[in-house]
Amino acid sequence: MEESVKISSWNVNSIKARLDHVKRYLQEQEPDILMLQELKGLDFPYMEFEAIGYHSHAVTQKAYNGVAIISRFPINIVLEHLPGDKNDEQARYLEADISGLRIINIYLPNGNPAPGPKYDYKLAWMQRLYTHLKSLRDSNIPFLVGGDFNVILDDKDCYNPEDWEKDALFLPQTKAAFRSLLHLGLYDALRMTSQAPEQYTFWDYQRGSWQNNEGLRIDHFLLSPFVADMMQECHIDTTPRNWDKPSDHTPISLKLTPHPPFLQKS
DNA sequence: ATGGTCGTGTGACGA
Repeated sequence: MEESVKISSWNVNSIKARLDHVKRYLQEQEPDILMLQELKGLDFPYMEFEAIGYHSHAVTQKAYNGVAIISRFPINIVLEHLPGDKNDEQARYLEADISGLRIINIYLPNGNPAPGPKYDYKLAWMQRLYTHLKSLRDSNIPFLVGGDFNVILDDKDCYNPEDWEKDALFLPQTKAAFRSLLHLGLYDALRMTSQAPEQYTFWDYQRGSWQNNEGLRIDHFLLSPFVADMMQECHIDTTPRNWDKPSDHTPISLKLTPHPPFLQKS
């Protein structure tokens, strides 16, 4: 029996509205580390997760954004904001050392409508992310970035590419900025195991998108080379999108083989 | 072409 550490990421579209979903997911799927996005409120229910054996840490703001890490291992916080803009108050970034591995949880700006100030903010945020990840790479720190990237990489990652041509998630500049992250030597975890189309992580609440499987692949894991070599598998779990009152996103998960001194379960 | 759905916090706004 091979030991492994399971890491999942899920945009829950409000932790208050989805607390029971998150607890059910922890019970049924037993991730060791769960990264959450779009908490949508100041409060975070730390005690709820402590009661079932998880550490947790959240970066929140009123009404919008918000990210958290829930973990079986202790969480050592490294950063609560993406470097590069001291005036950026938005709760979109959390970086931590967990059992020796650098874990980065992001909620990358949506950027619509494009062009406009929201799209400028998205592109600037991606440039800041590039600069920061490059510094980690150049310091030889193994890391994993997970979360809602709000980037559709390829035609096969959306149901009707022509409809998305002018969208901030699919514009050439957006894809180029994402690919520049890959050019740092990072791996798109899902694409290490499958090239299949329609591996969606998001379905809009409107127009019966879920029923018609009109989704998007916008939640991703990027792995530095050392972590990529630890990866056993990566998949998208669509079952929570079918639960009552679901989030519009569903979790993506991967399994890593612990590699001393990283991710030892003791 | 338009409207269609959620969540926050209670009026728009973001997605």
